Amino acid sequence: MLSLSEENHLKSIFHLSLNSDSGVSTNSIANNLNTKASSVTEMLKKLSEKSLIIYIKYHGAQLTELGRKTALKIIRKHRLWEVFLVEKLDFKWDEVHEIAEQLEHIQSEKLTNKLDKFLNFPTHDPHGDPIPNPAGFIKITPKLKLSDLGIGETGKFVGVKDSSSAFLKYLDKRKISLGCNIKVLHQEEFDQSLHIGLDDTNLTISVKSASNLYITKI
Amino acid sequence: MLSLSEENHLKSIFHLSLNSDSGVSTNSIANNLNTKASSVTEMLKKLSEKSLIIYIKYHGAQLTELGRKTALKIIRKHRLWEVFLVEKLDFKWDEVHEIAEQLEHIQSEKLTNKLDKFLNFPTHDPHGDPIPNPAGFIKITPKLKLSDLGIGETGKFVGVKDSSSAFLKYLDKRKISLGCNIKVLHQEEFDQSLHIGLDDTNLTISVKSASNLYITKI
DNA sequence: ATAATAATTTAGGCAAGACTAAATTATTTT
DNA sequence: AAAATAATTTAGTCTTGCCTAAATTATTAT
Repeated sequence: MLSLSEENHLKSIFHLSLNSDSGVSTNSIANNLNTKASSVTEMLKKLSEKSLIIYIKYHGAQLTELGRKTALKIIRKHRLWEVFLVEKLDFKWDEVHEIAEQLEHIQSEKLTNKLDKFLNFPTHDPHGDPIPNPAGFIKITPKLKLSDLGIGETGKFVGVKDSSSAFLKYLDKRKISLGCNIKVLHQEEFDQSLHIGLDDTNLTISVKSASNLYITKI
Repeated sequence: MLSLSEENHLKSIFHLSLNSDSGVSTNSIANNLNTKASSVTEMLKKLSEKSLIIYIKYHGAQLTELGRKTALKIIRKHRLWEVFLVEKLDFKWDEVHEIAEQLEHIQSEKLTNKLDKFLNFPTHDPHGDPIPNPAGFIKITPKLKLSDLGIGETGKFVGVKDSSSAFLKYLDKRKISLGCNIKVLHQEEFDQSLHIGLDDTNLTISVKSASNLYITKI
């Protein structure tokens, strides 16, 4: 059984390795977990001992197959709990992360699977992220951003890249919610901001926001 | 904020003090938490520093008002989660304790209160124990045991004293479930075992079992 | 290619929470 | 009431997970 800290390091390595093909650096993990590099180094040695990562001194860490499955099982719990909090307890999608960070460490496969069933086997969490299956399997689909669309194209909003509370609240305010269709109408020359069509209304969003919205082309 | 260990010690002191008016002994806590007396001593000092208990060397510990409220807030969470596990996730009443032991430490008042609402403000957990209110208030009612009833008297089964999995499964097997009415028909001379009437059926249970069943007279 | 800089690891400490063994205090027995 | 026993505390260690500062290795700039 893994400690809380071990689980958090694994998760962090998983998330960070999505954005880079090579090993995950010590500093990036430290930064991600709000600890110091020296603390991370020690943990990497430990996780390596347990065959959860491949760790090469001065060259960062990579998850082994076991480590990846382990991380995904934690992420599965996190995302299921998020669905529970939003769907059943009426939390807003910007409020659930911290609580799910605690709940993801609860140990009981039976609980996780019963929760899954109770929620009707959801495929995605409230932010559009896919939920791994009980074995820790997940289908990674390459993600398209709204900013990748050309003028005149339409996409369905399926997830957020940055799920900070601030950004989620911003989306709420603009009434941009998961599942809605967005058409790119026009792009401003001077700041690249996008005019988009959403249901009957039009609005303008910055490139920064547009590159935080995952969409699938329609 | 309290550590996991601090919370567990507080809870333990609360439970143990129900059976004794004076201070709770170091050994009994150690025994209850599966640790050693010396470890408990250190923790008692710490809890005392934090004004959660009154600790007098060699004379055990007693909860302060603050300590009592704090313990009851943890117990509130424990019992609410137990209700959730049984009512919503279809766990059996003998399976929920260990999982609730983990869930009771999740920190979020908002979560606890939303859970309470989702469950429709239950007053008792699956074992018949009362659920404290958000402020950590609980009405302690003196508990009558089935073994306290006289011949011919009838009681409603409202709770268990020993909620070990073994005892709960035993009750399941006998179809003795919370809320049912039990009439004391006869008591054997040689071993004090009780013949009881339950719905249409009669059965015999030991004094030991009878003294583990809480009832209210009808 | 070497010097400067950045990243990482090592060394040495610290706090929390647990333990064992020894010392101290309480309680019980005679 | 003293002796024996039991309960509790103290002293000293250990592990985990974190830290700072110094040393080492990698990377970047010149």
